[in-house]
Amino acid sequence: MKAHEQSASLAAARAEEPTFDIESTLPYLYDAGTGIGNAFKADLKRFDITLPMWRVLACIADREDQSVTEISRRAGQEIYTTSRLITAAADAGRVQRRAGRDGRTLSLRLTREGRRLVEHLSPRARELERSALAGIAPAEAALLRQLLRRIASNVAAPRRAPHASPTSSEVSPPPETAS
Amino acid sequence: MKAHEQSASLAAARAEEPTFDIESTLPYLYDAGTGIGNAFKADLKRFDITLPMWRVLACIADREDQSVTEISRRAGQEIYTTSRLITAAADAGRVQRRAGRDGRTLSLRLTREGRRLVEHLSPRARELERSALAGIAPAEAALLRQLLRRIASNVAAPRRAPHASPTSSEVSPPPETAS
DNA sequence: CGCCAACATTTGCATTTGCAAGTATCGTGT
DNA sequence: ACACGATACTTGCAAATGCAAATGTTGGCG
Repeated sequence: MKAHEQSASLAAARAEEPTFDIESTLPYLYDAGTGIGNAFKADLKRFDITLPMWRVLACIADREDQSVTEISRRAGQEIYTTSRLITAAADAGRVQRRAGRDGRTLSLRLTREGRRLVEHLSPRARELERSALAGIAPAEAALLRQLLRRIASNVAAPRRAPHASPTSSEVSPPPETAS
Repeated sequence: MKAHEQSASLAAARAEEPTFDIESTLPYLYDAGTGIGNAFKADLKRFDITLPMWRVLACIADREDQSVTEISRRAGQEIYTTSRLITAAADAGRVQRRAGRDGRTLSLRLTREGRRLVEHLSPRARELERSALAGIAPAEAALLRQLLRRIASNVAAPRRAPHASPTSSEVSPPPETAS
């Protein structure tokens, strides 16, 4: 945790055992992420839905009449995955698919049943978040969000610019419920 | 670039549009995690390996003669997934599987070829980490690690105790290289 | 208009994953 | 020594995923 950050390691170019950077951060991210996913799985399974499905439903619940592409982007999933999830959700009577204003886009919204599901699960999602953040001060959580957003934008496939937001600026607090 | 934001909440039990929790943190975690995964995928695909495979190889590289179970735990993957990945890696001549001291455990290590692969990819992993953390001060990164570890332990399936480590203690840094 | 590249969504097929059930080995109690 | 519950790993099968290639629509342009 001192100053040098990631200078070490790789001196191992000649050693037999690759040396691993003790300062490595990414694995922690992985662990935290999968941990949360696993923790939520149990709740989701009670409704026979997967985590990707939950994300899609939550996104659709957030605002009406979005398209598959929009949901895909916001749920952080490939469009074909999203397409299939939505098809499945529609077959299950949880999502209503009708034509958007553009003949090729769809306009999505939850059915009564879908809404019921989301409303049932949301408290659990919040509770999960609360327990995940136990022992973390609000200010720390805020910083965490900021750092994570920075990371996400740093690694995002650059459409135009690599990244931009200054380290300590707030942009727009994109909400959501759970992993 | 920043395309997330979502959630469903339901205090909205009465309103039409759900109310959103501005404090939501978990989705950021998801976005950062998948972003990193996607960013690394391209490099990995050049060697025809997946991210889970990379994690397994990196774990095996880290220390010799671990068992499937140990690798599984450290790579954060189910044991059957790990088993299959190791089988595949062995078939590809990258991992050597021999009997451990216990007749039922395996003792794993990389072959020369496997080591070559890991050594080739490690710099990329480090570079990815560096770019992911661009614009984040070392002290912030340290706090980030701490928070992520706290979250991971908070949500970990409790074998005995929910969590334990004091917020600011160092335990043992589970090594590895990337996401 | 008519052609065509761009866009939105879906789908076929090969691979990967998850779950549950298997096989094999060990350790302990009696 | 033997029965039996843990432990370590593997696998069959069904479902989920990734990728590339459809399919269906639109908007622009000559």
